[in-house]
Amino acid sequence: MATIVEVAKRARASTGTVSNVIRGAVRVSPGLRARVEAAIRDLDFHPNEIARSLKVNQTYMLGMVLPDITNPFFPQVLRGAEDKALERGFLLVAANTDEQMERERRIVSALRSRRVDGILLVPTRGKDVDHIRRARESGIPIVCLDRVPAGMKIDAVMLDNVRGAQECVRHLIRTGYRSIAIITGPLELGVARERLRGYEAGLREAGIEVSKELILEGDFRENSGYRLAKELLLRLARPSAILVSNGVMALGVLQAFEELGVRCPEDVAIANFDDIAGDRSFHPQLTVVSQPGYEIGARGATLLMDRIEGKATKKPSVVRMAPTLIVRESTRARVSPGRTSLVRNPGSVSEKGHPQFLRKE
Amino acid sequence: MATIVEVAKRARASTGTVSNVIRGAVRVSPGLRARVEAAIRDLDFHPNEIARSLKVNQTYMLGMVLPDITNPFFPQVLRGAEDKALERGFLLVAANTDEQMERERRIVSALRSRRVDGILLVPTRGKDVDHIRRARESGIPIVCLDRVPAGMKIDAVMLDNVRGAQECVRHLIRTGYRSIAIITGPLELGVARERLRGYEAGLREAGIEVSKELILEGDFRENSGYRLAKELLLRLARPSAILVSNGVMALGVLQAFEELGVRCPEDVAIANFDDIAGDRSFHPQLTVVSQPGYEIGARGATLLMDRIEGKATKKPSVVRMAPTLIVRESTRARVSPGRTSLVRNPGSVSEKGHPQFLRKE
DNA sequence: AAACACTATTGAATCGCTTCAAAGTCATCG
DNA sequence: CGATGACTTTGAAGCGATTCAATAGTGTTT
Repeated sequence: MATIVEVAKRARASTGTVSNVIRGAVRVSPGLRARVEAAIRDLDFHPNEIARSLKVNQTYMLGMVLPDITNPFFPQVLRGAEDKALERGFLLVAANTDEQMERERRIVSALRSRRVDGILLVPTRGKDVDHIRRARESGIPIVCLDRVPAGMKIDAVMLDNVRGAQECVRHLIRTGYRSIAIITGPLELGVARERLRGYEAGLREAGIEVSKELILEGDFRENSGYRLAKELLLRLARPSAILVSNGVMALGVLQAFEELGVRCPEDVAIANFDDIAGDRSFHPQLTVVSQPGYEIGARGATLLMDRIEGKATKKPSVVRMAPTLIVRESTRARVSPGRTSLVRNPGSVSEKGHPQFLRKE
Repeated sequence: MATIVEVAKRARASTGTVSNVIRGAVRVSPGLRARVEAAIRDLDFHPNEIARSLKVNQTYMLGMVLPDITNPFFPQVLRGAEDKALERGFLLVAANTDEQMERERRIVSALRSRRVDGILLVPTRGKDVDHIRRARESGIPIVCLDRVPAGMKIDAVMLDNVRGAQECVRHLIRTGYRSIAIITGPLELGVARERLRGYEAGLREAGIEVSKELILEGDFRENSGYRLAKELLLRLARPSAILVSNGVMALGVLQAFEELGVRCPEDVAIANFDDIAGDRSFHPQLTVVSQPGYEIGARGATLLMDRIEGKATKKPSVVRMAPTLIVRESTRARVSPGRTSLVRNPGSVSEKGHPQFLRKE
């Protein structure tokens, strides 16, 4: 692949001039500029960004570290980040941690070696955050997405989880449900605790007392949803609704419903975080607290690049994104068992549902 | 961030020795090695991979260019590629083209500038493949995934589309369907043509003649599925089954069914490419030709890295991956309208379906 | 024509590694 | 004891850009 020296030679110019033409910062006379541009075209010259990076100490690459791109929430985050990055000339190095600390450590280390200009990180659970601390000390800006590492003051863009859960509970109560259970995520995770907090707040504001019995701790994986839902459904006193703290567990919950022949929402209602199947063919259509994945990624990338370019305030900023409650049939009102209209929530959280088509039964 | 010179100074060694310790290629006496390692630890030294890349002319980065990571097929491909890449010390630079040629060109150019060692490419449709040709001429290995650019001899890993469609049609016929329509992808795309070819072969081998009326050309997007399905369903002579050439269009097809009150599979059966919702809550559960996304990514990455390391045969190799036919309820046999068991296909293509739970109706 | 003020262009030094010829060490042997 | 040979270790050159002090070129003014 051609180098700047070859281009310079062919254009009868110096390497400095070629560089000036490429970067466009310094004025170059039209004639020379034309010669250089011709040479670049003729040689299909692509400036060696590696050499440039070494010299200017900037790579225009961002690391994107996430648990598993296969989880449908993260592609959106990635897209949001990438679109913003591309606009400003950055490329994304993406890597999956599989929620394994060791893998996260290796990846962060590799990214540091490769001198990415900054890292977008969805931290793995665990209190071992030393590699993150060290990376920051070395001067790499890091913006956390969706979660924050245990006990760390750091830039982050995340969902307003408390609000999401609270609005959801509020909707359930208004729709007529009172005995509402929650399947939480692992409570060592901030997200999980926040959602629980919102759930409790939602109950309290309606004057319903929070019962330990109705709080079951899951681990954000399908199987725990399945297991805990089964436990709930087999009780003598079944709750009338279940709030599930993420989408994957909701799948497990649905399976439990099927196996036990429990109908949703006729017997027990379901609402969950994450819009796991935002199309009309999912059955039953789930009422969900949806996260604006794209925006989270976009905001995160923007914040990160601002930091890189030094044009952001000094202290860590935590951005809380508004959740969207999407009301669908899994929390239909029980009062009139016939065809029902959506219960509209006039609160600040917007609601939108796909049009409800007639279902043949 | 510390450099190798600082490490050398602190360890009272030369830069050459430090390099030897890091790379482990040359023997270093235990004492010195220990000093160097201590210095590395103390300084939290991460060798500047950029400088190394410049010198050794290798970056250990692979480009991964795909249309849209938001399409649930691609995250799997990415994972497959990443896992293999990480094993061999490579990182992935991921970028989405949104099926826009211009964006693909920009991305490929950016990747070349950044001197990635190779590119995994899901090419955008279109006959303008000059940037790909030039990239290859410049010496960058490229492996195409899922598709191949128009009229190009190039390494590729893709689905055996003909076989997938053929096996699917065979299954439909065996289950009792005869009047089978197909909604194809854009026929300028090889994938789309191959699936059509398989469909035709499947009909012919059963002695059913191929009718132009039953072949509708879509564009792989949801709306075309919707539109074409509607057209089919409103005909006087409805087909009894529809083969949909990808998952996104299938969503549109389902919407048409709902709107027109057509039941699946009672009125018309559906089968499609891509396992868009591989869980039990999708309604109706779709019979699909599933692509091994993870394996496609993994094989692609392996092939690419073999090329990079020069340990692959010279001529372009096209790997065809076997599709998996997953039989679910959208193609249930119509013979006995009551509860039916799955029709098992003893052919070479494996079938697996999720257990069928009782559906309350 | 000389002096001056610009602007345009040049080219050597530099970024942080790797590499390899050359120099240094050390035990062994004649 | 000096020579030999087998390892170790050193340090300068070079990868391909950018940058900036120095130089060349151009036009204006006196």
